[in-house]
Amino acid sequence: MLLLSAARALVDGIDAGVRASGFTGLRPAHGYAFARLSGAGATVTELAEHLEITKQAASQMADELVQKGYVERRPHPTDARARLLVLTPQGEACTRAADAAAEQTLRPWAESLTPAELAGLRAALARLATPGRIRPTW
Amino acid sequence: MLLLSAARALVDGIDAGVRASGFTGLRPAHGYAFARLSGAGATVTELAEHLEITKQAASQMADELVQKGYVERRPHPTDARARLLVLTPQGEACTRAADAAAEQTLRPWAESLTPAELAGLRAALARLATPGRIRPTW
DNA sequence: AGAATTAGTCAAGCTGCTTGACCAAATAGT
DNA sequence: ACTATTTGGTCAAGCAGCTTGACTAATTCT
Repeated sequence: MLLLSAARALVDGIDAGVRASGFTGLRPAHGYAFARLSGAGATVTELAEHLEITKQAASQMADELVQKGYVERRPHPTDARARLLVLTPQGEACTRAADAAAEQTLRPWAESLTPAELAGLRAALARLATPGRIRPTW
Repeated sequence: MLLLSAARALVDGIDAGVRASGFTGLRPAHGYAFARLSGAGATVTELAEHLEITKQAASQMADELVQKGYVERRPHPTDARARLLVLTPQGEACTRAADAAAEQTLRPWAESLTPAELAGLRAALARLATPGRIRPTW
């Protein structure tokens, strides 16, 4: 229960921080999309797999993010069917704001632990966590 | 990120365990309703506040749980407007199954820590967690 | 007693997701 | 090389879970 509540607090903190930085019209779910698109970008299909939703839903979300100026559709360099989704500068700024908000939310918590405790906790969480499956989806 | 992933793993574990115990037609969100109803029960309004949804949505969820045999509507002992939602024996069995599944999911994790580490972790999570706000909702 | 509040439901509507059908590009099978 | 299958993406329709809005009945306030 504590674990779930803490996760909720983190999400709320990130969401509030992003909103406070002036990025509007974003739901927490978008953060998981940003995480996948950040860097080299991804296709709609890859995004769908990452979010564990259908291609249609992922495409729809991409439309929304494009329309809001966070994402850009580019032709795929090697596959003429596919289109590469890439973060715009605004999208990247938003991910930086989200990272900062997460860091800020966790700061008082991290400070209350010794580095050794923190490392142990991190390792313990890593053991329980299923890699990739980040979004709670319920 | 690890925190979110671990929370997801826990929810998945509980959901799978409950399903494996033969309780069908339940979504993880129902677990949070059960947690509130367990014990003395609650009114629709109290359930709505706990889940942070509207009374209408809570009432609808209650209908669904009644229809599936997990919850019962009783007249409220002191307020003739209100109706008390109470878990049926099947509903209580389900919460026990959920508790067991949670315990089982966390077992390998708890075993890898010393009791002192576990206590420290619990305290740290409690400091970050916002009381009551359990459901991530995104 | 009358006014305002509170518990709950009915109805309609929206949003984010799903399934199903389809086209165009790429890959595999001979 | 040329068909056959697979793969990336979109269009369309539908569904589930939630919302806002309007209302009734019981309760509480003054």
